[in-house]
Amino acid sequence: MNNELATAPAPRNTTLSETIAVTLEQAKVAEDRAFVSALGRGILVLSVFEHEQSLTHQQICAATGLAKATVSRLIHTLELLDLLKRTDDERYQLAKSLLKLSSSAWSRYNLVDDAMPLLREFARQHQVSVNIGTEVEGEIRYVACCRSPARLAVNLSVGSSVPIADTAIGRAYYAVLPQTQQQQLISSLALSTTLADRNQAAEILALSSQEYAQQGYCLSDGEFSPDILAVAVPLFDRAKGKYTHALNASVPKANWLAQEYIDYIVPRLKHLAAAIEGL
Amino acid sequence: MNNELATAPAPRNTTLSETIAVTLEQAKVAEDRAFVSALGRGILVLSVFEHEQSLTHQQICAATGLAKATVSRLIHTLELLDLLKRTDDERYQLAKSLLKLSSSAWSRYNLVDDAMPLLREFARQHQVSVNIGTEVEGEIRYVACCRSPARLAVNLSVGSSVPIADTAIGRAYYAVLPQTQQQQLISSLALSTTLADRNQAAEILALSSQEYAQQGYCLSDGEFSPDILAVAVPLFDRAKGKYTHALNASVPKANWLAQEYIDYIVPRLKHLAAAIEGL
DNA sequence: GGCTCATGTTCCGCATTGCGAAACTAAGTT
DNA sequence: AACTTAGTTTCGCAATGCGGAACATGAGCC
Repeated sequence: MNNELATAPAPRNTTLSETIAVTLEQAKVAEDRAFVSALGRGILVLSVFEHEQSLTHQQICAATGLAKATVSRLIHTLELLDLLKRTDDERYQLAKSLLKLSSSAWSRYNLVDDAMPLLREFARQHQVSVNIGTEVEGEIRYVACCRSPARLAVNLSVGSSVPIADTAIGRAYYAVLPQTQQQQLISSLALSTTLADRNQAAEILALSSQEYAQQGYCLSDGEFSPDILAVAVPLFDRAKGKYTHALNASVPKANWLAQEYIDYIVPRLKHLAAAIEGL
Repeated sequence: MNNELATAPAPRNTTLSETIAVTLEQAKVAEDRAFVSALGRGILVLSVFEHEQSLTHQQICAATGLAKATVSRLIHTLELLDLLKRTDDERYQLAKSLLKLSSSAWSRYNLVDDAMPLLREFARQHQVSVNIGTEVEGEIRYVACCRSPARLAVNLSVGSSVPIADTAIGRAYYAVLPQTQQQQLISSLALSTTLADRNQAAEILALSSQEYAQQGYCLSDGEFSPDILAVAVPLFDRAKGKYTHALNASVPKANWLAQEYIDYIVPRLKHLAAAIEGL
């Protein structure tokens, strides 16, 4: 894993407050008469809480670059709107109404929709099939698929389900589950034809989890379908605050040596995962 | 269930946009110089999406009571901030940045914290013990407790776990789970000493779920602890968009006849649940 | 093609609003 | 008591945001 792409820091996600500050700046220099800057500033204040549970007045000033008095007024306003509340110790944190405000957005939120263009590009560029899946009833169900032109023997598409213990995507999904959920999943595993024994499946998953911990990816080298070589990584949904999906990249075994494929694709797949996670 | 409290509509949760509109109004009449109304108006625009996936310009005008031109400007601003985006069909919906804005609030969100004052008041007023619990490893773990002065024999507190099939709170929790999760739960049930057989537990839970469907509450009349009479209802977490907890109210069996207790407490308990759910 | 109605954007003068320097208050610290 | 540090309030002024009205745009209709 001495690969540049892999060890490079995840693509720096500029913070929300930064992008908002830039937007404000742009609107100002463009003399955008239609831009309501007071609103922008208020949002800017909220945005500095993106990665902070609570902040003092002063910290807000520093983070936003706004004048003290301005921040006082904005805080006052946001407090009345129940978007911000002061804690006992003279700090502020985001309040209830922000949850209500955004709840309908969350309910519609879906990591997959926005990932599709990235998947397509990835499939095209590297000539692999990429898929996103999540666990449904003891299997991994594909929720997004992108086949490469170099087609695989198996015919999987959105809605298809594959076993968990036999596939890279299933193993990656399993590897990052909290332990209690791992156990639950084991007990509700849909056993495949090739892996009919629950204990055996559990063993394999334990092993692949270990591999994941060490290497940062999971592999299936012909175990599910004899012609397919696949690697997979889990996908963290920052919205939900947990791993919810997994992402694989597969090729016909005929075309690649396993190790070469791994060396080539894994860092790039991780990169893709980071990009998807970054919205 | 011919009780006023029970059949009354759930305590009308005024919509967010209504409360914000009121806040704006108040700030205006109070001549609150420190209230930044442009910010308030912008938030007002966002708030009308609370129960709507998408709205047209016109609908926003109508819902907010703002002038067309004003709404145009606010929309423009919110769009630049990526809080609002226009769909293909000339409508608007909440956009990504709102998710980011609120994600730290969500991560801290906890239905229980805010419920405590309500629990205390309820316990005091009706002389019952009330508790909120959720499933952890096949049991119900209490996450909020409020004992009445009339103390029960058993000594449960935050962190205590009780079995699922034997208790009102467990049954209520189970009753509203989606079917697939019910099955999972059954298979991971921590079996109690009194209910050592998984199938038997499943039967009881099926029965109590039916009762819940009909009556809207679950009962445990001495089944867990011979001295305790308890009823429970599930708690919907509107933040998460699903049932996440259950709420019970229990008294010493010595003090009440079961039916009288039910008639008295159930409507009130439902009222309490609605209040807690309403944040 | 012209007419109309319905929706949304742009213009523009004006009053309001929100800005921010500075004064002020409050609470530690030395 | 003098100094810091943190935050609120004041206040005059300019920029801001408001909204009526005029202007686009487009769909439906005769």
